Amino acid sequence: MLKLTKKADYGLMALKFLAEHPERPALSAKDVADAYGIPAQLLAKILQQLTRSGLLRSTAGMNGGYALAREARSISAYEVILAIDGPFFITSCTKGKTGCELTTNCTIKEPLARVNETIAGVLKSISIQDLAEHEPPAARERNARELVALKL
Amino acid sequence: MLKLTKKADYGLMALKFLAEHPERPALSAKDVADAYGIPAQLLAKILQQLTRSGLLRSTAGMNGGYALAREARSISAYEVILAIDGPFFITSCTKGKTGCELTTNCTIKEPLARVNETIAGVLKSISIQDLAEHEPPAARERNARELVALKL
DNA sequence: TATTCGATGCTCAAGCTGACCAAAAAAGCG
DNA sequence: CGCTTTTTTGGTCAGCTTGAGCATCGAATA
Repeated sequence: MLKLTKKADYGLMALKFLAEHPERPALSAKDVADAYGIPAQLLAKILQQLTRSGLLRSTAGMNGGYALAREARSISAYEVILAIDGPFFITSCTKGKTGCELTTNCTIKEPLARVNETIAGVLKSISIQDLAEHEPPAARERNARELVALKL
Repeated sequence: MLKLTKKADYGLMALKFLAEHPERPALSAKDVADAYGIPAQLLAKILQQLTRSGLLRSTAGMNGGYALAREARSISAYEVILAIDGPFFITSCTKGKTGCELTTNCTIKEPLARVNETIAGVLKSISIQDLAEHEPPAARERNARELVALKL
């Protein structure tokens, strides 16, 4: 449980792949799919979604494909997951502003909401560039600082 | 996405409820279900699972029911979720020791695995007692320390 | 013995995954 | 200039896994 969907996984892989090949002006969905052995049709749809969200820039036609719309350093894993799977919440009943309509005290939400913020904070502190590099020491320190700053 | 199941939610609610009523020797599944308005049959199954995992102690027969097997302070949210939903992993392909069989470099797993550890650490640092108390300031500090100790 | 409660198995619905197909767009070539 | 190729875009649909919920049987105590 608590795992993110395959779509989000594929999306992160694709962005990582794009970040690793900055020399290419654009990579097609098929290129990425072949590189990782993931279903091409599904990946195409994911990339479209990321394009609509403004994370990617698409070029149709020959030698077209997808490219990062921004710097790899400035795109966080949080944005990617958010664009693909929508807003996530730890608690299953945190929908909109209505909150939990369970009768009396659903007080477990309050501590879990803080867990939710923590996860979001961690994901925000991880950039696509961090994924492209292996074992990024800079990211570690940044994450630790970020977490403390969250005042969890 | 990334939300824990209703079962885990219900389980946490039930344990919280039990922790809030230490004067009662045992509370039936129906009592808890009525208190929160959750399906009784489903909750019963969850409580049975928690009993098998050793988190609860059950008493059959009249005036029977469930009680915490240990102190509320010593039961973490992590244990509850683990008992109900099994081991969770952020990455969808982290199954067993085989790891990711996707062709070449599935290097996004490594940073995400660290996120996974962080989440587990946060959940481990939250006890049932913390859920029962509202706005626990002690838990906050403990969490922050725990996170830094994780060396994320 | 009878009531209360826990344990087990089963069915239904929903979301996710993955694939197929057709259409539009843009670049290259004759 | 028009045709072809490559690639994005959009829609639809079947298969499957998983979770949610229900009904029934079994066990223990008064």
